[in-house]
Amino acid sequence: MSNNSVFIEKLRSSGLRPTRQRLQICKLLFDRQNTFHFSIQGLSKMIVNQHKEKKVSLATVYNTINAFKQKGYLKEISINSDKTYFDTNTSNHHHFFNESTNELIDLDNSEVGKIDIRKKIPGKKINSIEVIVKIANSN
Amino acid sequence: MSNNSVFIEKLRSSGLRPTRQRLQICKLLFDRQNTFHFSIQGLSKMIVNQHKEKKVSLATVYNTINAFKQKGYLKEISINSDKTYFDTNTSNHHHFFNESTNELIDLDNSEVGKIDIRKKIPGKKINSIEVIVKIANSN
DNA sequence: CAATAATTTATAATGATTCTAAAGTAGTGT
DNA sequence: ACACTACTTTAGAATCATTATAAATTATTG
Repeated sequence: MSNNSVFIEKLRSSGLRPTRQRLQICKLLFDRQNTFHFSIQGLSKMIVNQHKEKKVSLATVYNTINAFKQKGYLKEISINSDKTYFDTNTSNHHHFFNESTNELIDLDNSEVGKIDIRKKIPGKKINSIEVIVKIANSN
Repeated sequence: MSNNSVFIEKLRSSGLRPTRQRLQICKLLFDRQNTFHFSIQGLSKMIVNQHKEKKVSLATVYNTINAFKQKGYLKEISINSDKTYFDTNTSNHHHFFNESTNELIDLDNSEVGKIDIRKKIPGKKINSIEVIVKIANSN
């Protein structure tokens, strides 16, 4: 059980007041050993499953996650059109996507060789480089 | 003006009968010098703008594009959650995404150094490796 | 503790995509 | 050319994710 003040600070720095609902979301997202991937729907189900506290409306989940995303406390991962995933691992890294199971697996920056982009676009700078490695059962 | 028989074959091999609507879509997609990126909504507007022939319903556009995607005549590109793009360039390549303008630019395979994935997932094989380079104005 | 501004919530609105069922069209055999 | 069958098209309905709304609730500040 990590310190609430960490979460309160995370919320404040994202421009949000700490409320029961937002703190519950923080606990689910950040009070854990390993980073993880989730969808809004999945996160919402996790909240319902806890059912220790009262429910949190979908709108609040969206608002909170979007604020965290903007602040950089969460990363959005786009794999295919039909699902939006978020990642509590905000470090510079990439992903495997298992097309058989729709599962995401982290691919550390150190596990990918330097990516050499040889084409320059005049007047533009590179914001980020994202690699998605799609995998499937090898039979 | 390219030969219709090419389009008819493309449709047939995708499991679709050649119809006026589908041929019109083929012309827009494949009867051009350079490959290009489009969204369903954008393609639909292109069809309306031609207004030489009768309109094509959205459902037909979706059906046809999905069949081409499955057959591999089109590639789907996932950049962010709110837009699905397609690419008539089905060769192995990557993309720049201009976050200021929401514009996609091809990044040829030859313009990216070899991508070295050092992590192996047991029992899985790599289907594809996709690189997205997000760019913006460099001020 | 009261006043104010932010928040939560259920529900409505929106937008993309898929489904449906009736009307239209292509392919096949004659 | 004709008719039959199966596939298509279409408008509109249905669905799903996400965002907007507006009234009731709650946090903050003095």
